[in-house]
Amino acid sequence: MDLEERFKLVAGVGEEIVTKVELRQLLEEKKNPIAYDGFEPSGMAHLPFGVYRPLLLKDLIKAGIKFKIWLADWFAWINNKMGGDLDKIKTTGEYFIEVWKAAGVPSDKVEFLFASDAMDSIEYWERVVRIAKVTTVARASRALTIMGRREGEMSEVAQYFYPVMQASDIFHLEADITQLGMDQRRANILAREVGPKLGLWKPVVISHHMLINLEGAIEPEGLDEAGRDWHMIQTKMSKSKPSSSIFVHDSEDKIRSKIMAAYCPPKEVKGNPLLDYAKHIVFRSFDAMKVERKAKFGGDTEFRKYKELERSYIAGDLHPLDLKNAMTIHLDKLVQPIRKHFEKKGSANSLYERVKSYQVTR
RNA sequence: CGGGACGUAGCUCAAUCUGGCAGAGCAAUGGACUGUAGAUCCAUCGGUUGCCGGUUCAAAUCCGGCCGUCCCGACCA
Repeated sequence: MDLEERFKLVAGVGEEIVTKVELRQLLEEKKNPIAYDGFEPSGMAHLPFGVYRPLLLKDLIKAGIKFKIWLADWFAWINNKMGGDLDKIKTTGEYFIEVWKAAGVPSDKVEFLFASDAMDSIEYWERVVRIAKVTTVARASRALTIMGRREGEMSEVAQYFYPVMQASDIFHLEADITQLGMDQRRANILAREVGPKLGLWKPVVISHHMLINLEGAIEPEGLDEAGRDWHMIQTKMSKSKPSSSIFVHDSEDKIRSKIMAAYCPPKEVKGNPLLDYAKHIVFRSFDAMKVERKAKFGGDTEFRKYKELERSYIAGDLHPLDLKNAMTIHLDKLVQPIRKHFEKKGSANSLYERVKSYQVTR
């Protein structure tokens, strides 16, 4: 595969890339650069995690990227997920790995690592202190949005460790690329700032799109950058809001009823969750999207590209209800293999039942 | 260590001073209107008032204890 093709694949997963020039250079220099994404093990797997993340991963692997999955159990602990119970968090981490395997992530091409296994490393903590020493409190505070919490929820000193530790992870994992969601960009940018100060490298930051929740995302006018960031975090599909998220364990009926209740104004693209999933999930997975509808509503049709679908929707040729019906079928098709994997009696099922029994805390 | 404020519905809060049916907004649910949703009307649901004890005919309210949360403690303002 030539450089241009690899660049296209890798750049294609990013909504924002800092910077494209550096990315091209990196791909030129290294055949198998290391990229990573980190997850706080908490809650049940939803579309962004179980379906979207693996789709992006497929392209990265194709381009020769060596990918590391960082199961950030200590971070979930700091962030008071799962009631701050590290044992529950670790079990949830095991469940996460199982979800990915069920989603078809090749376990020989991806490395799964638990943060807790690195926490007895003196080098790790030395780097944390060194990063902390070149980071002001104000700078760290600005990065705290990565934890997805409101100001009033940020009162523990441990929470200030979080961004500094996350920056340290990047160097611990020897990541050339940080490939996390847009909500995590501030920690990654922090790593770019401190890297050179510590005689380390500047990772290329490739941030992927955040899928919006079923309630939609109407952005208020006149937000500044911080306001837009916060709005994006507020309106992303979140595991802690079950009614506005689709999970990989949801039955087809459940998916249908959730989609039926979803925000979907006619002819409107902005903040429309169904077009969002169509663009980022369906057209990444299928060559075309079929829409079945009665003859009086125009009869069956098919879209080969997202842009075609969008044009038709804006023009009012595609009715929201027909879009919803088609999306139900397509999303169910993607969720089904994962759902079935966990329904079969066995170790995956008992792991799932165990995590399900845990009380979900945001 | 010392001082202060607070704890009421899923969330934000009112009622506490002066004891007398525990309430509002938002959220949720259901209907009307829509070939979806939203918006808008209409309706419904929602509570061990942090816990234990005391006073009283009567306690969210007063008293005691416990648990929990938050703020303050050089100077300036």
